[in-house]
Amino acid sequence: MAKADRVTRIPPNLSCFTCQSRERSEWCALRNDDLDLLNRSKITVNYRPGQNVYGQGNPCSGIYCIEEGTIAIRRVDAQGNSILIRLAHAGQTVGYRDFFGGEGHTGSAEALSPARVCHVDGQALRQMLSHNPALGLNFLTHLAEDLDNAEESILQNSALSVRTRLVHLLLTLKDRFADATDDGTIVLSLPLARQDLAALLGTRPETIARTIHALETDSVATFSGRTVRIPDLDMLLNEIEPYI
Amino acid sequence: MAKADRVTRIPPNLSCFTCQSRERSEWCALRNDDLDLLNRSKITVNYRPGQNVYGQGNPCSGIYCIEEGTIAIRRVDAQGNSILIRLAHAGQTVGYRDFFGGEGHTGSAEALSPARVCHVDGQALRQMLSHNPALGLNFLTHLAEDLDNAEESILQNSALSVRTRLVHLLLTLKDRFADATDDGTIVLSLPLARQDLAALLGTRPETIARTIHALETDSVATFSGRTVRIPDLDMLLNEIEPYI
DNA sequence: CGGGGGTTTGAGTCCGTTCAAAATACGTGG
DNA sequence: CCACGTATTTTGAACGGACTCAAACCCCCG
Repeated sequence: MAKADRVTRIPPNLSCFTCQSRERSEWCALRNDDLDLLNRSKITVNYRPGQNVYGQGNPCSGIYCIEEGTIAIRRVDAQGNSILIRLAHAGQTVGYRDFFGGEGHTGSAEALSPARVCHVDGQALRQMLSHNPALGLNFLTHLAEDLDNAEESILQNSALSVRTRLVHLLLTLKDRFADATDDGTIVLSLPLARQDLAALLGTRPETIARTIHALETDSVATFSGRTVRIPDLDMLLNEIEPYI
Repeated sequence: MAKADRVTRIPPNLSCFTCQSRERSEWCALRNDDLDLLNRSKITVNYRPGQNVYGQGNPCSGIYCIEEGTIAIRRVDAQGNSILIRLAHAGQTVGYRDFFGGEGHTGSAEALSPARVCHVDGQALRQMLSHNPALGLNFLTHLAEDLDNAEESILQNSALSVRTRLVHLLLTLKDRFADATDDGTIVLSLPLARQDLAALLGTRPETIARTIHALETDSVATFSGRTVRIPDLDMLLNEIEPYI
């Protein structure tokens, strides 16, 4: 069925040895044999926007390195409420939490932009972990950061308004999606639909629309499609000034 | 100053070798030399209810094993909003997330009941981790669970009412704090004040009081002080039936 | 040109918050 | 053991932010 036309398998010519992201990722702990094992036990796949890298509830067969693109990790509850847990970008790894949790994927991973993702086989990963403590420690560090972020979200969601949280989010997204700026204006080209912004803040699309409208009224930011224009960064910063 | 009367240091007669909790904790990966190192590099301290095991922002000098009692992990933001991230019980370890994150303690740990806690020195821990991959993997598993729980909380906080979340919480607490029950009634003796219940759900004490009142009106549960009586478990389960 | 999903807008409602005051529980010292 | 001062909890009233439901709108794509 559809697997063949849903994704594009890449011949294994892309080597972990020369991967630009490796030195900045968990895998920097690997040398020689382990690196070779990593290289042999990975499969690289191309995804188009909207395609799923894995689905919630699926068994977890390994972890995924993002070589290019942006991936959204979503989580759906029993009533169908969906939130966007986090965004992951080139050089980052996803699915490792589920791998270590050992209960299958607790969320789904969807490509938001065209993406190239390497799947690392769980068996091989286990082997590397078993005799390379530094690799495990690297994952521990990442997991600790993720947990920190998750707790920060819990705190923000219960204490801050949607408007404040949206401004926070824009500030975060700025670091990754800001385009070159000729005048002082900052321009963001986001891979996110309104629904995604809503899911990221744990609110509804209608509320996002209203909040965006309010920000535009106050000339804090203007939205057109997935492009956000921030004429004056200071105004944005003033929004959250009491909350730093 | 007060340190001496705030806590009670225990002579090192309590051995990790004979610790009841060890086999059910991360430390089950340790053998011989490592176990001996653990035993030598720990300090055991008694805490009274309300005392802090560590404070938010403090440098992280190691991790803490709870030998007895219940510990609350709290987190405060810039405006002073405080939430209770999680409860930790005998046999569990706290502070390891902060240890691996490497930026000091992201929250505070407070004894809710009389507690005995072993502090494991970070230097020794690093040593054990460096040559015992299984220990790191055990921490990874725990961290993965914590992250799963945190994300579950995010989802629940944005989708479920306070009443539903409180019922959820009671059901969770039941597993640990249910007393023996002569008739069908379930009795919980919680170490939690109303404020703690509120902080645990990310809401206000007033809202908790009102919600409790509503539950009592509907004969789902009765609260008196820190004791909760659940006359009919099915009624409690019916509350969350649509949300399983 | 006609779907169709996503987005926006409107109106109304509800849940939870805020602020304030009263009531209760708690610990301490006399 | 009781009285007192303090902290916590409860109750009330009013407000407000976000949600729901519904309709209109828009834009993209076929």
